Amino acid sequence: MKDSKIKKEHAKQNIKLAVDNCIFTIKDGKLCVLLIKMKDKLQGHWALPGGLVNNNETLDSAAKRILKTQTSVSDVYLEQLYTFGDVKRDPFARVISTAYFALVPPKTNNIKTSAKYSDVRWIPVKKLPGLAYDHDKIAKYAKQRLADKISYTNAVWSLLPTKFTLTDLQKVYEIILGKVIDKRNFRKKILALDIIHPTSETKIKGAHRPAKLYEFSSTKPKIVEIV
Amino acid sequence: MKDSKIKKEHAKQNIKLAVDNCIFTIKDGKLCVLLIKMKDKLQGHWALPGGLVNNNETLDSAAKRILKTQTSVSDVYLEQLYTFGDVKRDPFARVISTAYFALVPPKTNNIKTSAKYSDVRWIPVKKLPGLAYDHDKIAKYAKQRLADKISYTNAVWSLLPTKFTLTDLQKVYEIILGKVIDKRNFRKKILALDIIHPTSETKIKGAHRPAKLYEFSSTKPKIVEIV
DNA sequence: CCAAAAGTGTTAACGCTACACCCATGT
DNA sequence: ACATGGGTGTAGCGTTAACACTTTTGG
Repeated sequence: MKDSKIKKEHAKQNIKLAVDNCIFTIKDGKLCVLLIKMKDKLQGHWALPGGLVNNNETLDSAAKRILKTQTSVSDVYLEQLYTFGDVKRDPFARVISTAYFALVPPKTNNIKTSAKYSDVRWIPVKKLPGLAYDHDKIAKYAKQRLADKISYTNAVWSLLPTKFTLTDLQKVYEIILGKVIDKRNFRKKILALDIIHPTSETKIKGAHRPAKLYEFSSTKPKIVEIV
Repeated sequence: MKDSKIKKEHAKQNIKLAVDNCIFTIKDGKLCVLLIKMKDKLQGHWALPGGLVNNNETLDSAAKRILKTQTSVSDVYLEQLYTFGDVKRDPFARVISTAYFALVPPKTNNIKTSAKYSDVRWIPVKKLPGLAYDHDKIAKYAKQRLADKISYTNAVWSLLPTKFTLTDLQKVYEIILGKVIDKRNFRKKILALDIIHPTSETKIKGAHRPAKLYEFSSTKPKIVEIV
C-alpha cells in the first residue's frame, strides 16, 4: 500500500507541454477571436490555435511559431496569460498548456489555414461556439485580461491601424469594456495622456464633417490610467 | 538539411514540468522569502522550494504538495505567477517551471527541512544571495506582483496575525511599497474601506499610549483601491 | 516630568462626472 | 436645407495630499 503510493509519486513524469494563443482583433465593430477548426481528433470543433512546445525553443517562441504555422499571423506582441494545468483538460493525454494572448490590427486578414486544420476564422466573442478542451475557460480569462489591460496601458494601439479617428478609438474601448463612454470626457482624458497626436490628414466618410486622423506617439508599452 | 530540421521539429517532446514557490512573510520588520539550501546538484546554493509536477495532480496541487513537503508550510493561498520557459534556465535538463507565490503571517515559524535539502530559512529580500536556476528572476517578478497586489486588494491580511494595530498594518505597506506613508491619510483611507474593524483589546508595548487592536472583517479576496 | 508612539481634522488642488450645443460636410 | 457624425467647455463633487499637535502610558 505504502509502496504503491511511493512508486506512484516517483513515477516518471509523463506530461506534455503546449501553448495556446488567444488572439483578438476588432472586425466590423465586433471583438473577435482567432479560431481554427479541427480535423482529426475532435473533428469539426473549433479551438484556439495551439500546439506542443519543441525541445529547443522557449515558451514565447513556441507561441509565435505555432501562431504563424497555423494561421499565418506573425509580428504580434504575444503576452503570457496563464498556465492551465487541470489533469483532464485534454481528454486524450496529460497536457499542460500555457496560454498567450495578443491584439492585432483589423487589417490582419491574411489568415490562412494550414494543412493540419480545416479552417481558420475570426469569430466574434459574443458568438463563440463551445470550444475544444478548456479553451472556453482560456478565452474567458483572456477577455478579462484584455479589458484590464487596455484600461491601464496604451496596449490598445495594436488593435488599430496606424491612423485612426478619436471616434474609432473610443469605439474600441466601448466594445471591449462593454459600456458607453462620454465623448467629451474620453477625448479630454486621452489627449491629456499625451500618447496620441493629430496628423495633418482627415478622414472623410459620409455626409458630415471630416474627422481628424491621429497616430500613437509611441507603441512602447506604457502604464497609464485610461478609464 | 531540410530533413534534419523537420526531424528536429517532430522529435518527441522531452521537457520536464516543475513548479517553484515564492513565499513571502514579514519578519522583524523585513520582507522575507522562504528559501531552501540545496544538497546534491548545485550544493550549497539557495533556491525557491520547487519540484516536478506529478502525472496525476494539477499544477495548483503540485505547488501545495511541494511547499508542504519541502518546508512544512501548509494552508496558504497560493496564486499562480508566471511560467518561465527559457531553454537554459536549468543547466541540467530542459525544465519549464510555473511559479506560484503566497503570503503567510509572521507566526509561520514552524518551517522544517526535509531530508532532501540541508536547510530552510526566511531570508530578507534585501539580502538575497544569488539563487540557483533563474530563481532570482522569479523572486523579482514575485516581489513586483506582491506590491501590485496589496495596492488593489485586501491580500495584505495574510501577512498579519489576526489582531494587529494600525501602525503594524501601515508598516507592512511601507515595507512592501518601499516608501513612507502619511499616518492620518492612511488611517482615513483604510478605515473608510471597511475591511477592518477595531476589537475591544489594546496592545501595550513600551512607555507610551496603548494601541487599539484591529481585525479584518473578511479574508475573502476583495478588490479595493488602497494606495 | 520626560520620552515614545497613538491618535486625530482641515484645507487646497486635482480629477472625475454629467451634461448640450455648434460645426463641417454630402446629398 | 437637412441629416450626419465631428468637435468643444464648465460646474459640482469627491478624492487625494500636505501638514502639527494632543493623548496616554511607563520609567
